[in-house]
Amino acid sequence: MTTLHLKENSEHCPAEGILKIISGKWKPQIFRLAIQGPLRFNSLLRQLPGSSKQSVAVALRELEEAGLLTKTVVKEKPLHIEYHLSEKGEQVTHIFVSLQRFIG
Amino acid sequence: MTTLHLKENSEHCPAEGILKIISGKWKPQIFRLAIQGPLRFNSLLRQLPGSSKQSVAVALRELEEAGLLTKTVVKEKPLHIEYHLSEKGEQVTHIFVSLQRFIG
DNA sequence: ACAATAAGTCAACAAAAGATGACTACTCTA
DNA sequence: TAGAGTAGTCATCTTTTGTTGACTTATTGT
Repeated sequence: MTTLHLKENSEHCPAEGILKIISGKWKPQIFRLAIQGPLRFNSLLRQLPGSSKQSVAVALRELEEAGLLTKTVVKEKPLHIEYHLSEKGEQVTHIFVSLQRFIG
Repeated sequence: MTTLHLKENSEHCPAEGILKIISGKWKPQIFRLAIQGPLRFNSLLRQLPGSSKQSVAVALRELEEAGLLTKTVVKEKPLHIEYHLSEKGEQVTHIFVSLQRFIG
């Protein structure tokens, strides 16, 4: 999969880049679950019936690269990885609430 | 059969619907141009190099069905059709500005 | 030692989204 | 009355996105 990068070129349409980052089959649900608490890969897969490792992995990677999720290795037992909403990521969820209020 | 045993996680995600409506290859640009004034089909095609009649037509139809654009027949010469941002549509553009300010 | 869990990657296939070019139907101008 | 402009539709092709199932590497529980 290609990595997402905001093109400086499309200065004339700022919404394009961010919309590309937050759209995708599973990303809205990932945000919703991330609000409730830290995400873990296999658990997330089980919470998204019909999804695939591939697309969940790609979604998590893209959201992390965009700075909306942070990935941390938790050195407890069992050793595992957690994805948390970053500050930016929380802003996005607030905007989702606005969208819902005005439009939905 | 489909009724029982729905997805564990179908606490329906409100952002999902609206995100589906506003995402697509040309929709962000269509919003940007709609802010500047009423849209017309052929003119829009010329303003979106690389786009196709098909996808522009589909985008306009979906945005209209979602109540973000209004379609009006202008009975002047030449007889033509105009797409305007609705109140909802304007709210969406404001949210794009927020996205850009917080995230971009 | 062995199986299970955690977090993935990869190649192949399928489904969805978008592009292309032909065609329709109506209006307007010369 | 012919040609250009308006706003599309439709079938077909290509590109992008997502799914499937096999495989990997390290950690943990019995």
